[in-house]
Amino acid sequence: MSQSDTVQRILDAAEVLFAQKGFAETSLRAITSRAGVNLAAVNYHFGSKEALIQAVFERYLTPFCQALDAKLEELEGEPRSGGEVPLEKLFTVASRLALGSHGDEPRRAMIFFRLSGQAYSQPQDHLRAWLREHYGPVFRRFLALLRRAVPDVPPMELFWRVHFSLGAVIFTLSGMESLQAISKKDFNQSVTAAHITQQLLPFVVGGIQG
Amino acid sequence: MSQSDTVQRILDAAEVLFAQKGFAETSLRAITSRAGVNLAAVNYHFGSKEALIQAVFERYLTPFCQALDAKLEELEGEPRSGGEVPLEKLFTVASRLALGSHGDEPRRAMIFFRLSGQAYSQPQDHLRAWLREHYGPVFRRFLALLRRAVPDVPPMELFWRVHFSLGAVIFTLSGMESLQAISKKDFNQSVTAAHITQQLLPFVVGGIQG
DNA sequence: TGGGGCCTCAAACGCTAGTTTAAAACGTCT
DNA sequence: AGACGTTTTAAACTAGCGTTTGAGGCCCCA
Repeated sequence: MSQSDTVQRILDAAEVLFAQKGFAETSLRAITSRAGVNLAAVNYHFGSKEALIQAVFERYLTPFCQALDAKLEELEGEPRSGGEVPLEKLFTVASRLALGSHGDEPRRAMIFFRLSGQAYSQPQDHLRAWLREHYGPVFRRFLALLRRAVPDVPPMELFWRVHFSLGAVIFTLSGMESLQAISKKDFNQSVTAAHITQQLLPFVVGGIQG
Repeated sequence: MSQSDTVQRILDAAEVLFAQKGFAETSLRAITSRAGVNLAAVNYHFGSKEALIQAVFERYLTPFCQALDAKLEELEGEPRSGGEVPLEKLFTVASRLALGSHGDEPRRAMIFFRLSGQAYSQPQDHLRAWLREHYGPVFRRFLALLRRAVPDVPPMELFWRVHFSLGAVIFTLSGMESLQAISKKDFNQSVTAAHITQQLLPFVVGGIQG
């Protein structure tokens, strides 16, 4: 086992288990057992369970936010006939990066959306505060572009609509397993993350424009 | 203390604490302590913590769903020029019942939305399954009326859009405390549940119609 | 070869959780 | 008043949690 392969194995196991069962309901013993490492390894390498949770988010979010930031900068730089970056473009860019920026299958994206949903429904906001602190700037940059894309929507209303959209996205994707079952039963059609995004996009765009 | 006043006191305390801190993070000791009853009372009256959680939902949902069902039946019965019950009407009815059917302040509604958010983000679906089993019929009745209100939206797309809307509602209202703080800071304007609903309605109606 | 960092390991610690127990208190009948 | 079913009580129990410990293994460099 190479130097701190252990760290990656723990992160892999934690990612899946947290998504499956939640933070509080997933024990370090379950994680280390799945990872095939010793129980004490978590506290040795990460310091605490809380720090492990943050590390899981960090491993996913940092590349994504860097990619998004770069892409937004690129969009801002482009000279554009007709003024600002259109609304659809902003969301397609973000969703494409979220689904495919990691090379591997979008299964990881689904896992991560489940994690996000749990991060946001988690009552104590240590995690939310940490996320805001670390990844707030990219979010604000995105929001600024959004504001310029729909200048006729009052800021206050835009603020709310963005949160409604966020809710629709996270809630839906974090509950995808149950929804898959229902959808299969009612419409005899299985569902992929890409498929949902396709349905989601017009809903969000329409909702934001009002 | 009259016969099983205890039960109500436990339910009151559990409702608030579950909403504040989540199911897993709220101990029976915290609940019974707040309720001013003995620890063993929960297991005596409800059998288990899981059963207590269900009882909390039951106390809120049963009156609400009965009221909604009655109201929907009334709407179905009304002769109506121009065909079906309009979309806005359906949502205003539902939201008014959710916010005000309990006589007391809409604070309880907010509490309950937080609970719903946690029920849906909870990974194991014991609770979701139980909710579906007990309150599925009303939901399906609502959905049927919805389908007739927007006959031009394909059922598959409507299915997804309803879930998107549900996500927007639950996610937003369950995270209201944090959102209140942000909103107050950015717009110097405090927020009520009624206010959010007012913003939510056009978003949902627009999103569903596409 | 032997010492020193980095890592792993089994075991234990302290704590809190949900649940159970058995005795005590209560209220309601005859 | 006394007996009986219901409810409350304090205390204990079992189980699992996150974390800590100290001994041991590993590898690289002197």
